[in-house]
Amino acid sequence: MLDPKWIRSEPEALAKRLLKKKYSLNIEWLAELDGQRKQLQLETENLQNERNTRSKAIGKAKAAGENVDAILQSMEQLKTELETKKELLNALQLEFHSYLMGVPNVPDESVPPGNDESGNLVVSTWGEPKQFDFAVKDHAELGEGLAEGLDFATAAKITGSRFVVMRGQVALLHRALIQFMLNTHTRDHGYEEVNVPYIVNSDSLTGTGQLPKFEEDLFKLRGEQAYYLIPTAEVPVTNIVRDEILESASLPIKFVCHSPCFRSEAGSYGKDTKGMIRQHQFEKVELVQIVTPQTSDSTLEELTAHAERILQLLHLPYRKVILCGGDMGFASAKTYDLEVWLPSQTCYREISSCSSFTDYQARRMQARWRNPATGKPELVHTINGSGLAVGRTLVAIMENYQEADGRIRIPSALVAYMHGLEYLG
RNA sequence: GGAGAGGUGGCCGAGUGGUCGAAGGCGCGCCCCUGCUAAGGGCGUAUAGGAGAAAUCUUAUCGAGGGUUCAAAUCCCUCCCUCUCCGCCA
Repeated sequence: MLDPKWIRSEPEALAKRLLKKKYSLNIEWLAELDGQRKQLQLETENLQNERNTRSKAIGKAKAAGENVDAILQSMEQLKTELETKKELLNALQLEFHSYLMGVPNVPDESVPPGNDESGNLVVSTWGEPKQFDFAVKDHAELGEGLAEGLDFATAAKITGSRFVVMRGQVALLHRALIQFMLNTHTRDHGYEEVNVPYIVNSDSLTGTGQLPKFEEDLFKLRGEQAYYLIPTAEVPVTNIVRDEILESASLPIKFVCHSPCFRSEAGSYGKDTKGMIRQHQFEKVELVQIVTPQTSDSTLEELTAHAERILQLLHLPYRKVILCGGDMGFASAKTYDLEVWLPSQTCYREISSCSSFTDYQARRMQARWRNPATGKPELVHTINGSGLAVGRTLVAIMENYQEADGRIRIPSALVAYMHGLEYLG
Protein backbone atom coordinates (compact mmCIF):
# COMPACT_ATOMS: atom_id res chain seq x y z
CA MET A 1 0.00 0.00 0.00
CA LEU A 2 1.18 3.49 -0.77
CA ASP A 3 1.30 6.15 1.91
CA PRO A 4 -2.05 7.97 1.89
CA LYS A 5 -0.22 11.14 2.92
CA TRP A 6 1.90 10.89 -0.18
CA ILE A 7 -1.19 10.63 -2.34
CA ARG A 8 -2.65 13.70 -0.69
CA SER A 9 0.46 15.83 -0.83
CA GLU A 10 1.76 15.18 -4.35
CA PRO A 11 -0.83 13.31 -6.39
CA GLU A 12 0.39 14.53 -9.80
CA ALA A 13 3.99 13.43 -9.30
CA LEU A 14 2.82 10.09 -8.00
CA ALA A 15 0.40 9.53 -10.86
CA LYS A 16 3.17 10.27 -13.31
CA ARG A 17 5.45 7.70 -11.79
CA LEU A 18 2.70 5.08 -11.69
CA LEU A 19 2.15 5.58 -15.39
CA LYS A 20 5.46 3.81 -15.94
CA LYS A 21 3.75 0.74 -14.50
CA LYS A 22 0.82 1.24 -16.86
CA TYR A 23 -1.35 2.27 -13.95
CA SER A 24 -3.51 5.33 -14.14
CA LEU A 25 -4.22 6.88 -10.77
CA ASN A 26 -7.59 8.57 -10.53
CA ILE A 27 -6.41 11.68 -8.74
CA GLU A 28 -9.48 13.87 -9.27
CA TRP A 29 -11.75 11.24 -7.80
CA LEU A 30 -9.34 10.61 -4.93
CA ALA A 31 -9.14 14.31 -4.10
CA GLU A 32 -12.90 14.59 -4.16
CA LEU A 33 -13.28 11.54 -1.94
CA ASP A 34 -10.65 12.77 0.46
CA GLY A 35 -12.23 16.19 0.70
CA GLN A 36 -15.51 14.62 1.71
CA ARG A 37 -13.74 12.39 4.14
CA LYS A 38 -11.96 15.26 5.83
CA GLN A 39 -15.20 17.17 6.32
CA LEU A 40 -17.10 14.16 7.60
CA GLN A 41 -14.35 13.03 9.90
CA LEU A 42 -14.16 16.43 11.52
CA GLU A 43 -17.90 16.54 12.05
CA THR A 44 -18.04 12.99 13.34
CA GLU A 45 -15.22 13.50 15.80
CA ASN A 46 -16.78 16.67 17.10
CA LEU A 47 -20.01 14.82 17.71
CA GLN A 48 -18.17 12.01 19.43
CA ASN A 49 -16.39 14.50 21.60
CA GLU A 50 -19.71 16.06 22.53
CA ARG A 51 -21.21 12.67 23.32
CA ASN A 52 -18.27 11.71 25.50
CA THR A 53 -18.42 14.98 27.39
CA ARG A 54 -22.11 14.69 28.07
CA SER A 55 -21.88 11.05 29.03
CA LYS A 56 -19.29 11.90 31.62
CA ALA A 57 -21.52 14.66 32.87
CA ILE A 58 -24.31 12.15 33.32
CA GLY A 59 -22.03 9.93 35.31
CA LYS A 60 -21.05 12.79 37.58
CA ALA A 61 -24.59 14.07 37.97
CA LYS A 62 -25.85 10.63 38.87
CA ALA A 63 -23.11 10.19 41.41
CA ALA A 64 -24.12 13.50 42.94
CA GLY A 65 -27.73 12.35 43.04
CA GLU A 66 -28.96 14.95 40.56
CA ASN A 67 -31.70 14.51 37.99
CA VAL A 68 -30.36 13.69 34.52
CA ASP A 69 -33.55 13.63 32.45
CA ALA A 70 -32.84 16.87 30.63
CA ILE A 71 -29.34 15.97 29.53
CA LEU A 72 -30.50 12.49 28.63
CA GLN A 73 -33.11 13.95 26.34
CA SER A 74 -30.59 16.19 24.62
CA MET A 75 -28.56 13.13 23.71
CA GLU A 76 -31.19 11.60 21.50
CA GLN A 77 -30.75 13.89 18.55
CA LEU A 78 -27.00 13.86 18.91
CA LYS A 79 -27.01 10.10 18.81
CA THR A 80 -28.93 9.73 15.56
CA GLU A 81 -26.90 12.47 13.90
CA LEU A 82 -23.68 10.78 14.97
CA GLU A 83 -24.85 7.42 13.70
CA THR A 84 -25.63 8.62 10.19
CA LYS A 85 -22.38 10.59 9.93
CA LYS A 86 -20.35 7.69 11.20
CA GLU A 87 -21.85 5.29 8.73
CA LEU A 88 -21.11 7.63 5.87
CA LEU A 89 -17.59 8.18 7.07
CA ASN A 90 -16.96 4.45 7.40
CA ALA A 91 -18.22 3.87 3.89
CA LEU A 92 -15.96 6.59 2.53
CA GLN A 93 -12.92 5.33 4.36
CA LEU A 94 -13.57 1.80 3.20
CA GLU A 95 -13.85 2.99 -0.38
CA PHE A 96 -10.60 4.91 -0.10
CA HIS A 97 -8.83 1.98 1.47
CA SER A 98 -10.11 -0.56 -1.05
CA TYR A 99 -8.94 1.64 -3.89
CA LEU A 100 -5.55 2.03 -2.27
CA MET A 101 -5.16 -1.72 -1.90
CA GLY A 102 -5.47 -1.98 -5.67
CA VAL A 103 -2.83 0.64 -6.44
CA PRO A 104 0.55 -0.93 -7.29
CA ASN A 105 3.85 0.11 -5.79
CA VAL A 106 5.68 3.01 -7.41
CA PRO A 107 8.58 1.92 -9.60
CA ASP A 108 12.05 3.09 -8.68
CA GLU A 109 13.60 5.90 -10.77
CA SER A 110 16.08 3.42 -12.22
CA VAL A 111 13.34 1.23 -13.71
CA PRO A 112 13.31 1.48 -17.51
CA PRO A 113 10.10 2.34 -19.37
CA GLY A 114 8.34 -0.32 -21.42
CA ASN A 115 5.10 -2.15 -21.87
CA ASP A 116 6.17 -5.77 -21.67
CA GLU A 117 9.06 -8.21 -21.58
CA SER A 118 10.63 -6.60 -24.64
CA GLY A 119 11.30 -3.46 -22.60
CA ASN A 120 13.51 -5.25 -20.09
CA LEU A 121 17.19 -4.36 -20.13
CA VAL A 122 20.07 -6.81 -19.87
CA VAL A 123 22.32 -5.68 -17.05
CA SER A 124 24.98 -8.36 -17.29
CA THR A 125 25.68 -11.75 -18.76
CA TRP A 126 27.66 -14.55 -17.12
CA GLY A 127 29.11 -17.64 -18.76
CA GLU A 128 29.09 -18.84 -22.35
CA PRO A 129 26.32 -21.04 -23.73
CA LYS A 130 27.95 -24.37 -24.50
CA GLN A 131 28.26 -25.44 -28.12
CA PHE A 132 26.91 -28.96 -28.66
CA ASP A 133 28.15 -31.16 -31.51
CA PHE A 134 24.94 -33.16 -31.47
CA ALA A 135 21.24 -32.40 -31.59
CA VAL A 136 20.27 -31.28 -28.10
CA LYS A 137 17.17 -32.63 -26.41
CA ASP A 138 14.90 -30.72 -24.12
CA HIS A 139 14.65 -31.71 -20.48
CA ALA A 140 11.32 -33.48 -20.91
CA GLU A 141 12.71 -35.76 -23.56
CA LEU A 142 15.91 -36.31 -21.59
CA GLY A 143 13.95 -36.99 -18.41
CA GLU A 144 11.61 -39.43 -20.06
CA GLY A 145 14.57 -41.23 -21.59
CA LEU A 146 16.14 -41.96 -18.22
CA ALA A 147 15.36 -45.13 -16.33
CA GLU A 148 15.00 -43.03 -13.20
CA GLY A 149 13.72 -39.80 -14.64
CA LEU A 150 10.69 -37.63 -15.25
CA ASP A 151 7.21 -39.07 -15.66
CA PHE A 152 4.60 -36.59 -16.80
CA ALA A 153 2.05 -39.20 -17.87
CA THR A 154 1.84 -40.75 -14.43
CA ALA A 155 1.52 -37.33 -12.81
CA ALA A 156 -1.33 -36.57 -15.18
CA LYS A 157 -3.01 -39.79 -14.09
CA ILE A 158 -2.55 -39.05 -10.41
CA THR A 159 -3.59 -35.45 -10.63
CA GLY A 160 -3.74 -33.74 -14.03
CA SER A 161 -1.70 -31.58 -16.32
CA ARG A 162 1.21 -29.45 -15.15
CA PHE A 163 2.48 -31.93 -12.58
CA VAL A 164 5.42 -34.30 -12.65
CA VAL A 165 6.68 -37.42 -10.96
CA MET A 166 10.45 -37.44 -10.44
CA ARG A 167 12.05 -40.79 -9.84
CA GLY A 168 15.28 -42.21 -8.47
CA GLN A 169 18.34 -40.29 -9.58
CA VAL A 170 16.40 -37.27 -10.76
CA ALA A 171 14.49 -37.04 -7.49
CA LEU A 172 17.85 -37.25 -5.74
CA LEU A 173 19.27 -34.47 -7.89
CA HIS A 174 16.23 -32.35 -7.10
CA ARG A 175 16.78 -32.89 -3.39
CA ALA A 176 20.53 -32.30 -3.76
CA LEU A 177 19.84 -28.92 -5.32
CA ILE A 178 17.71 -27.90 -2.37
CA GLN A 179 20.37 -28.94 0.11
CA PHE A 180 23.08 -27.23 -1.88
CA MET A 181 21.17 -23.97 -2.09
CA LEU A 182 20.18 -23.96 1.57
CA ASN A 183 23.73 -24.74 2.66
CA THR A 184 25.22 -22.04 0.48
CA HIS A 185 22.84 -19.37 1.72
CA THR A 186 23.08 -20.30 5.37
CA ARG A 187 26.82 -20.96 5.52
CA ASP A 188 28.20 -18.48 3.01
CA HIS A 189 25.58 -15.75 2.88
CA GLY A 190 24.44 -15.57 6.49
CA TYR A 191 20.78 -16.46 6.16
CA GLU A 192 18.74 -18.18 8.84
CA GLU A 193 16.88 -21.20 7.57
CA VAL A 194 13.18 -21.22 8.34
CA ASN A 195 10.47 -23.79 7.82
CA VAL A 196 6.99 -22.34 7.58
CA PRO A 197 3.35 -23.24 6.95
CA TYR A 198 2.45 -23.92 3.33
CA ILE A 199 -1.13 -22.91 3.99
CA VAL A 200 -1.76 -19.27 4.83
CA ASN A 201 -4.69 -17.05 5.71
CA SER A 202 -5.95 -14.10 3.73
CA ASP A 203 -4.32 -11.54 6.02
CA SER A 204 -0.90 -12.87 5.09
CA LEU A 205 -1.70 -12.79 1.38
CA THR A 206 -3.03 -9.27 1.70
CA GLY A 207 0.16 -8.29 3.50
CA THR A 208 2.46 -9.33 0.68
CA GLY A 209 0.10 -8.11 -2.04
CA GLN A 210 -1.37 -11.26 -3.62
CA LEU A 211 -4.79 -10.34 -2.31
CA PRO A 212 -7.22 -8.87 -3.01
CA LYS A 213 -6.23 -8.42 -6.64
CA PHE A 214 -4.78 -11.78 -7.67
CA GLU A 215 -6.96 -14.37 -6.03
CA GLU A 216 -7.44 -16.24 -9.30
CA ASP A 217 -3.74 -17.15 -9.30
CA LEU A 218 -4.10 -18.98 -6.00
CA PHE A 219 -5.37 -22.36 -4.87
CA LYS A 220 -8.01 -21.73 -2.27
CA LEU A 221 -8.92 -24.42 0.21
CA ARG A 222 -12.48 -25.40 0.89
CA GLY A 223 -13.62 -24.97 4.43
CA GLU A 224 -14.86 -22.46 6.94
CA GLN A 225 -11.74 -20.36 6.87
CA ALA A 226 -10.17 -18.51 3.98
CA TYR A 227 -7.04 -20.63 3.64
CA TYR A 228 -4.83 -20.75 0.58
CA LEU A 229 -1.86 -22.81 -0.59
CA ILE A 230 1.19 -20.57 -0.77
CA PRO A 231 2.21 -19.39 -4.26
CA THR A 232 5.70 -18.67 -2.88
CA ALA A 233 7.47 -18.87 0.47
CA GLU A 234 7.63 -15.07 0.29
CA VAL A 235 4.13 -15.03 1.78
CA PRO A 236 4.64 -16.96 5.03
CA VAL A 237 8.25 -15.85 5.50
CA THR A 238 7.67 -12.13 5.01
CA ASN A 239 4.59 -12.28 7.21
CA ILE A 240 6.74 -13.47 10.10
CA VAL A 241 7.24 -9.77 10.85
CA ARG A 242 3.65 -8.70 10.26
CA ASP A 243 2.30 -6.54 13.11
CA GLU A 244 5.69 -6.48 14.77
CA ILE A 245 7.86 -3.62 15.93
CA LEU A 246 11.45 -4.80 15.53
CA GLU A 247 14.44 -3.52 17.47
CA SER A 248 17.04 -1.95 15.22
CA ALA A 249 19.70 -4.34 16.51
CA SER A 250 17.76 -7.27 15.05
CA LEU A 251 18.02 -5.88 11.53
CA PRO A 252 18.70 -6.92 8.88
CA ILE A 253 16.73 -10.12 9.19
CA LYS A 254 17.82 -12.64 6.56
CA PHE A 255 15.68 -15.72 6.02
CA VAL A 256 16.12 -18.55 3.57
CA CYS A 257 13.29 -20.99 3.11
CA HIS A 258 12.72 -24.04 0.98
CA SER A 259 9.07 -24.65 0.17
CA PRO A 260 6.72 -25.99 -2.41
CA CYS A 261 4.79 -23.34 -4.34
CA PHE A 262 1.32 -23.74 -5.74
CA ARG A 263 -0.01 -21.66 -8.61
CA SER A 264 -3.22 -22.02 -10.52
CA GLU A 265 -1.61 -20.66 -13.71
CA ALA A 266 -4.99 -19.32 -14.73
CA GLY A 267 -4.64 -17.62 -18.07
CA SER A 268 -1.43 -19.35 -19.13
CA TYR A 269 -3.09 -22.23 -20.97
CA GLY A 270 -0.94 -22.15 -24.08
CA LYS A 271 2.38 -21.41 -22.39
CA ASP A 272 5.07 -23.96 -21.66
CA THR A 273 2.66 -26.84 -21.76
CA LYS A 274 5.46 -29.34 -22.17
CA GLY A 275 7.86 -30.19 -19.36
CA MET A 276 8.56 -28.75 -15.96
CA ILE A 277 8.93 -25.09 -16.81
CA ARG A 278 5.45 -24.13 -15.71
CA GLN A 279 3.85 -26.37 -13.11
CA HIS A 280 1.00 -26.04 -10.64
CA GLN A 281 3.40 -27.27 -7.97
CA PHE A 282 7.10 -26.58 -7.84
CA GLU A 283 9.77 -26.05 -5.23
CA LYS A 284 11.80 -23.01 -4.56
CA VAL A 285 14.46 -21.78 -2.20
CA GLU A 286 13.47 -18.26 -1.29
CA LEU A 287 15.58 -15.46 0.15
CA VAL A 288 13.87 -12.78 2.22
CA GLN A 289 15.43 -9.79 3.92
CA ILE A 290 13.83 -7.33 6.31
CA VAL A 291 15.88 -4.16 6.40
CA THR A 292 15.87 -0.48 7.27
CA PRO A 293 14.90 1.94 4.50
CA GLN A 294 18.46 3.21 4.21
CA THR A 295 19.84 -0.17 3.18
CA SER A 296 17.15 -1.52 0.90
CA ASP A 297 18.82 -0.47 -2.38
CA SER A 298 22.12 -2.13 -1.56
CA THR A 299 20.29 -5.14 -0.15
CA LEU A 300 18.55 -5.79 -3.44
CA GLU A 301 21.95 -5.86 -5.14
CA GLU A 302 23.36 -8.12 -2.43
CA LEU A 303 20.44 -10.55 -2.45
CA THR A 304 20.51 -10.77 -6.24
CA ALA A 305 24.22 -11.56 -6.05
CA HIS A 306 23.43 -14.36 -3.59
CA ALA A 307 21.04 -15.90 -6.10
CA GLU A 308 23.59 -15.42 -8.90
CA ARG A 309 26.20 -17.23 -6.86
CA ILE A 310 24.16 -20.44 -7.07
CA LEU A 311 24.13 -20.24 -10.85
CA GLN A 312 27.84 -19.52 -10.90
CA LEU A 313 28.67 -22.44 -8.63
CA LEU A 314 26.64 -24.66 -10.92
CA HIS A 315 28.36 -23.16 -13.97
CA LEU A 316 25.08 -22.35 -15.63
CA PRO A 317 25.21 -19.47 -18.14
CA TYR A 318 22.77 -16.74 -17.27
CA ARG A 319 22.01 -13.11 -17.66
CA LYS A 320 20.62 -10.52 -15.32
CA VAL A 321 17.90 -8.22 -16.56
CA ILE A 322 16.12 -5.31 -14.96
CA LEU A 323 12.40 -5.46 -15.56
CA CYS A 324 10.74 -2.52 -17.25
CA GLY A 325 7.75 -0.78 -15.68
CA GLY A 326 5.20 -2.71 -17.68
CA ASP A 327 6.62 -6.13 -16.84
CA MET A 328 7.09 -5.64 -13.11
CA GLY A 329 5.08 -7.20 -10.35
CA PHE A 330 2.32 -5.36 -8.55
CA ALA A 331 4.08 -4.78 -5.22
CA SER A 332 7.62 -4.38 -6.53
CA ALA A 333 9.55 -1.13 -6.77
CA LYS A 334 12.43 -2.70 -8.67
CA THR A 335 12.99 -6.20 -9.97
CA TYR A 336 15.97 -8.07 -11.37
CA ASP A 337 15.25 -11.32 -13.14
CA LEU A 338 17.95 -13.92 -13.52
CA GLU A 339 17.54 -15.89 -16.71
CA VAL A 340 19.33 -19.16 -17.31
CA TRP A 341 20.38 -20.42 -20.71
CA LEU A 342 18.27 -23.28 -22.04
CA PRO A 343 19.94 -25.00 -25.02
CA SER A 344 16.70 -26.61 -26.22
CA GLN A 345 15.03 -23.23 -26.50
CA THR A 346 18.22 -21.37 -27.44
CA CYS A 347 17.21 -18.56 -25.16
CA TYR A 348 17.40 -17.39 -21.59
CA ARG A 349 14.50 -18.28 -19.27
CA GLU A 350 13.62 -16.85 -15.88
CA ILE A 351 14.99 -18.84 -12.97
CA SER A 352 14.93 -16.17 -10.28
CA SER A 353 13.19 -12.91 -9.61
CA CYS A 354 14.62 -10.55 -7.03
CA SER A 355 12.62 -7.55 -5.94
CA SER A 356 12.64 -4.65 -3.57
CA PHE A 357 9.21 -3.74 -2.28
CA THR A 358 10.34 -0.65 -0.35
CA ASP A 359 7.73 -0.01 2.36
CA TYR A 360 4.82 -1.23 0.25
CA GLN A 361 4.45 -4.67 1.83
CA ALA A 362 5.52 -3.33 5.21
CA ARG A 363 2.67 -0.84 5.25
CA ARG A 364 0.16 -3.53 4.37
CA MET A 365 1.62 -5.77 7.05
CA GLN A 366 2.28 -3.04 9.63
CA ALA A 367 5.83 -4.35 9.89
CA ARG A 368 7.96 -1.77 11.62
CA TRP A 369 11.22 -1.16 13.38
CA ARG A 370 12.09 1.30 16.09
CA ASN A 371 14.40 3.93 14.66
CA PRO A 372 16.89 4.84 17.41
CA ALA A 373 17.31 8.28 15.85
CA THR A 374 13.65 9.14 16.37
CA GLY A 375 12.58 6.57 18.96
CA LYS A 376 9.51 6.02 16.81
CA PRO A 377 8.32 2.95 14.95
CA GLU A 378 8.91 3.26 11.22
CA LEU A 379 8.10 0.93 8.36
CA VAL A 380 10.74 -1.60 7.37
CA HIS A 381 11.65 -2.40 3.79
CA THR A 382 11.28 -5.89 2.39
CA ILE A 383 13.37 -7.55 -0.31
CA ASN A 384 13.07 -11.05 -1.63
CA GLY A 385 14.14 -13.28 -4.46
CA SER A 386 14.39 -16.87 -5.54
CA GLY A 387 17.64 -18.47 -4.81
CA LEU A 388 16.67 -20.39 -6.95
CA ALA A 389 13.57 -21.99 -8.41
CA VAL A 390 14.52 -25.64 -7.92
CA GLY A 391 12.48 -27.20 -10.73
CA ARG A 392 13.84 -24.80 -13.29
CA THR A 393 17.37 -25.30 -11.99
CA LEU A 394 16.91 -29.02 -12.51
CA VAL A 395 15.74 -28.33 -16.04
CA ALA A 396 18.76 -26.10 -16.69
CA ILE A 397 21.19 -28.71 -15.41
CA MET A 398 19.63 -31.49 -17.44
CA GLU A 399 19.75 -29.47 -20.63
CA ASN A 400 23.13 -27.79 -20.18
CA TYR A 401 24.89 -30.89 -18.90
CA GLN A 402 23.47 -33.39 -21.36
CA GLU A 403 25.73 -35.72 -23.27
CA ALA A 404 25.34 -37.20 -26.75
CA ASP A 405 24.21 -40.52 -25.30
CA GLY A 406 21.42 -38.92 -23.28
CA ARG A 407 23.21 -39.13 -19.98
CA ILE A 408 23.51 -36.04 -17.79
CA ARG A 409 26.69 -35.06 -16.03
CA ILE A 410 26.33 -33.91 -12.42
CA PRO A 411 27.87 -30.45 -11.80
CA SER A 412 30.92 -30.86 -9.60
CA ALA A 413 29.41 -28.71 -6.83
CA LEU A 414 26.64 -31.28 -6.47
CA VAL A 415 28.55 -34.55 -6.61
CA ALA A 416 29.02 -34.62 -2.85
CA TYR A 417 25.29 -34.21 -2.43
CA MET A 418 24.71 -37.13 -4.84
CA HIS A 419 26.63 -39.76 -2.89
CA GLY A 420 29.44 -39.41 -5.42
CA LEU A 421 27.23 -40.05 -8.43
CA GLU A 422 28.68 -38.28 -11.47
CA TYR A 423 26.12 -39.00 -14.16
CA LEU A 424 22.37 -39.46 -14.39
CA GLY A 425 21.66 -42.52 -16.50
C1' G B 1 -14.53 -34.37 18.23
C1' G B 2 -16.32 -33.68 23.85
C1' A B 3 -15.66 -30.71 28.60
C1' G B 4 -13.58 -26.55 30.99
C1' A B 5 -10.37 -21.97 31.63
C1' G B 6 -8.50 -17.80 29.42
C1' G B 7 -6.98 -13.62 25.69
C1' U B 8 -5.80 -6.26 29.02
C1' G B 9 0.24 -1.69 27.38
C1' G B 10 7.49 -4.21 25.90
C1' C B 11 6.45 -8.07 29.93
C1' C B 12 3.66 -9.61 34.51
C1' G B 13 -0.94 -8.36 36.41
C1' A B 14 -5.55 -5.52 38.63
C1' G B 15 -9.96 -3.94 36.88
C1' U B 16 -18.00 -6.84 36.19
C1' G B 17 -21.36 -0.32 33.52
C1' G B 18 -19.43 6.07 34.28
C1' U B 19 -14.54 10.45 36.64
C1' C B 20 -10.39 4.09 32.88
C1' G B 21 -5.84 4.66 27.73
C1' A B 22 -6.53 1.71 31.88
C1' A B 23 -4.02 0.61 39.35
C1' G B 24 0.41 -1.84 40.90
C1' G B 25 4.92 -4.20 39.63
C1' C B 26 9.00 -5.40 36.22
C1' G B 27 11.72 -3.50 32.27
C1' C B 28 13.40 0.88 29.71
C1' G B 29 14.83 6.44 29.41
C1' C B 30 16.25 11.10 31.73
C1' C B 31 17.46 13.50 36.34
C1' C B 32 18.90 13.55 41.72
C1' C B 33 21.54 11.19 45.70
C1' U B 34 25.68 8.00 46.64
C1' G B 35 33.78 8.82 46.07
C1' C B 36 33.49 2.12 43.59
C1' U B 37 29.65 -1.78 44.17
C1' A B 38 24.86 -2.52 46.19
C1' A B 39 20.74 0.29 47.42
C1' G B 40 17.46 4.75 47.29
C1' G B 41 14.43 9.03 45.32
C1' G B 42 11.89 12.07 41.33
C1' C B 43 9.89 12.41 36.50
C1' G B 44 8.73 10.03 32.07
C1' U B 45 7.60 5.67 29.08
C1' A B 46 1.48 2.34 23.76
C1' U B 47 -0.28 2.55 18.65
C1' A B 48 -2.94 4.62 14.70
C1' G B 49 -6.01 8.49 12.33
C1' G B 50 -7.47 13.71 11.95
C1' A B 51 -7.02 19.32 12.66
C1' G B 52 -2.92 22.93 13.33
C1' A B 53 2.98 26.69 11.31
C1' A B 54 3.68 25.02 16.19
C1' A B 55 2.55 24.50 21.30
C1' U B 56 -1.39 21.63 21.34
C1' C B 57 -6.26 19.72 20.70
C1' U B 58 -9.18 15.64 19.27
C1' U B 59 -10.94 10.57 17.77
C1' A B 60 -10.24 5.38 17.91
C1' U B 61 -8.00 1.00 19.99
C1' C B 62 -8.19 -3.78 26.45
C1' G B 63 -8.04 -10.96 20.59
C1' A B 64 -11.57 -9.68 15.91
C1' G B 65 -16.38 -8.31 14.35
C1' G B 66 -21.43 -7.12 15.56
C1' G B 67 -25.20 -5.70 19.37
C1' U B 68 -27.45 -3.42 24.04
C1' U B 69 -26.78 1.51 26.54
C1' C B 70 -26.75 8.48 27.32
C1' A B 71 -22.09 5.72 28.49
C1' A B 72 -18.70 -0.88 27.42
C1' A B 73 -12.14 -3.55 29.05
C1' U B 74 -16.63 -4.62 32.02
C1' C B 75 -23.29 -6.98 29.63
C1' C B 76 -25.13 -10.05 25.03
C1' C B 77 -24.05 -12.68 20.15
C1' U B 78 -20.64 -14.71 16.39
C1' C B 79 -15.78 -15.88 15.09
C1' C B 80 -10.36 -16.50 15.92
C1' C B 81 -6.41 -17.89 19.08
C1' U B 82 -4.02 -20.04 23.62
C1' C B 83 -4.04 -23.44 27.78
C1' U B 84 -5.89 -27.99 30.70
C1' C B 85 -8.45 -32.78 30.70
C1' C B 86 -10.79 -36.83 27.73
C1' G B 87 -11.13 -39.19 22.88
C1' C B 88 -8.74 -39.88 18.10
C1' C B 89 -4.35 -39.57 15.31
C1' A B 90 0.96 -38.84 11.72
